[in-house]
Amino acid sequence: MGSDQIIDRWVPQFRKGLLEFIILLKLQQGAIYGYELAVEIKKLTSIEVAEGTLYPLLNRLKRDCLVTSQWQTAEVGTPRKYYQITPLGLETLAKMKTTWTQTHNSIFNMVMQS
Amino acid sequence: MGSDQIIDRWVPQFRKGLLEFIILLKLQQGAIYGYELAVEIKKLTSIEVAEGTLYPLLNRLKRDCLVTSQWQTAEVGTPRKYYQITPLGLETLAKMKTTWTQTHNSIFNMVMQS
DNA sequence: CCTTGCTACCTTGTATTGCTAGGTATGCTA
DNA sequence: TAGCATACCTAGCAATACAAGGTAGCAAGG
Repeated sequence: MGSDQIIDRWVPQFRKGLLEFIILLKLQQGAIYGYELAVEIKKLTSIEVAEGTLYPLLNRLKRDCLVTSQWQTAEVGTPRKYYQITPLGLETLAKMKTTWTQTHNSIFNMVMQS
Repeated sequence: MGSDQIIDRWVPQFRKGLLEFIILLKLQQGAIYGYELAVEIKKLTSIEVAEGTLYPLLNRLKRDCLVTSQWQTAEVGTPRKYYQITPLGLETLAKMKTTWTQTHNSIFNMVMQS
């Protein structure tokens, strides 16, 4: 097996957990609906989020009260469900930022030593 | 549920995949045995790797030919299984570094905007 | 001598979760 | 009116982190 196949299997694992972090970061900048979120994440991070990943994840965040959502209907177009970050979500996001920064620094040091 | 509990559940998810990366980074610096690897990872990154996580993961890396291993017995002490990184492992590690760097940059930009 | 604790390896079973593959529905455009 | 894009959702599969438990060697203290 070549390293490309190995990487293809590794990348989704690498993203696990990271996705929650990225979604909360994006939500911090304002309310957004699911489909647009996937497009934005792809644009910002080159990460393609499958819808089968995104919607269950958003529901998990909602279950844990990190986000809220409500339907928004317009005269034209299909209804959209907009998500907002909650105070608990902001608090959690702050801790994630700390964890992320610490882990990055550790790994960065290891990368530099090589 | 408080944000601390949420973080406690998030951190293991966040580490997924990252662990493989960290192990390969460490192996790049020289051969090492499992138990010492866990101690080193904790020292370097504050990540406590359970043995039930580490040994299956090392076997996965071996199955995929990213590392090799051999037993080393001494006159005293229990035998140790030393792991070395392979050329394929080094190749894979290089690609992981690229992915890591790109993802970090994207996230860093999002963190900065907030 | 024998219990405790540390080193050092391993396996089984459970819970979580990303993703594939499918479904529903609306509206625009050729 | 057919095709495509938008927009939401779910069921089931596969991968995997971890808790819990097991084996074994060795050192120190009672």
